[in-house]
Amino acid sequence: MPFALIDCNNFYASCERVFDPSLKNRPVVILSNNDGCVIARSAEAKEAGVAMGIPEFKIRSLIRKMNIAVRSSNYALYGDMSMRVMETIKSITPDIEVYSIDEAFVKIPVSSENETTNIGKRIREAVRKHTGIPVSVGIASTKTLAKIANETAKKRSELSGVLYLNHRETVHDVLKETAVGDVWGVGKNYREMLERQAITNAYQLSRMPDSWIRSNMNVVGLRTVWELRGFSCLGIEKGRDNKKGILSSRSFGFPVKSHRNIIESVSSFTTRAGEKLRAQKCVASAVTVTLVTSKYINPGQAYKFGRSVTLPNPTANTSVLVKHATGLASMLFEEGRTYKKAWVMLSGIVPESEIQADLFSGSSYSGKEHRLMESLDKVNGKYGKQLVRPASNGIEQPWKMKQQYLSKKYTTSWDELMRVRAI
DNA sequence: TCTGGGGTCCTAGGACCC
DNA sequence: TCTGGGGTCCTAGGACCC
Repeated sequence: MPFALIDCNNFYASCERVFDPSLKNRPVVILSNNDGCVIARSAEAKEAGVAMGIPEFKIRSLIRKMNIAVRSSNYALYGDMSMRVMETIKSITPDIEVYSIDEAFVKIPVSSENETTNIGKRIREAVRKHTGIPVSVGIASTKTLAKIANETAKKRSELSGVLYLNHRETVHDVLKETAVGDVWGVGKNYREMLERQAITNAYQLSRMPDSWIRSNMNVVGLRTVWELRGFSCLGIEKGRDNKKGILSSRSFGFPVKSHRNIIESVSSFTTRAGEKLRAQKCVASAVTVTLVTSKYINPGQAYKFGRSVTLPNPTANTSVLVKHATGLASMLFEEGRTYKKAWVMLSGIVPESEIQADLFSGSSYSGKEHRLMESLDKVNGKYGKQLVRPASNGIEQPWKMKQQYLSKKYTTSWDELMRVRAI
């Protein structure tokens, strides 16, 4: 049974276009949180020479010259559009793994070659019709090959967005045209290592002996190579298990030097992490706080300062988490440093139902705390994020990130629905 | 001046246990 | 004087993904 990978084309840019048709045929870029660097580009923006990941300040003149539209990232909008795309796919092929916000793997029930390609076409048309988002579909015998088929479908316009990579010779031809660094699972470091061995395309990689791959790229690399050869090693993963670590972090909107702002932001990120933790009905046993200064000012010098604490009792109580996190932040804080960012990470995550009561202190995450947190989440769910929050999070929160070019929450907020006028 | 925010898995090495 | 071997757990670090 072949795998298909459905991938939204330039997803964030496409989402912005659905609700703002003036962006059609115009180069569009989406900036990261804090409007720092480019994380998505329309096809026109790619052609105009905007590189992925480039800082916004480096392309200001290009933005003016090419009349590029700029948007801050609007995750409320993209998340909601993603859900609609996934629901549409599921209605055609229910055996689905939602791999990321803009990609899904599905299993295609066995049938003739023509029928398989047709399912791909049907998915593409349905998603376009229901959501306005263009997608490409790559189909092959393994997930890694389906990824490559998808890339090829995107590149070759004559395929109109769907490619079933089926026959052995075709697979080999496509692998020969695929740069080794474009293989799923080969990042920058492996690419450089492979190129030093004169392995430059996916076909060459697929012909390397197992033992060599095993010792140079470990078992993960070996799976990749087998998948390139057509042996499926990775299946559809449904409903991923709970997260093993929960991270909440943001860059600051301006360089932070004061102890107070550090404490406020760490307190606020911890609150957010606590919400995520409770959303998956878990408790955490450890908290790590990291304060980050600029790595560009003194290259080579330490710029991250982190510290962890193991909690006496695993908990999901925001107050307890905040107390420990801000304690760590105070220890890490040093007068005179200029901070750019802070992280709060919760780890040692276990389901609420598996907490062992502490025989001696009797102070594990109790029923009372649990009910308090539940009410808190309910109120915030109803009246807006963090309406009720620890005072230590601060009121004005001057360190908050910048989002200068934010579009509206067209699909998730009654106040920001699109207005349509008949003429 | 200005450089994202999440995650995953694997490996090596140390501590500790019997 | 001799100084094992097998196992687990934890952490740090490195690779990768979108």
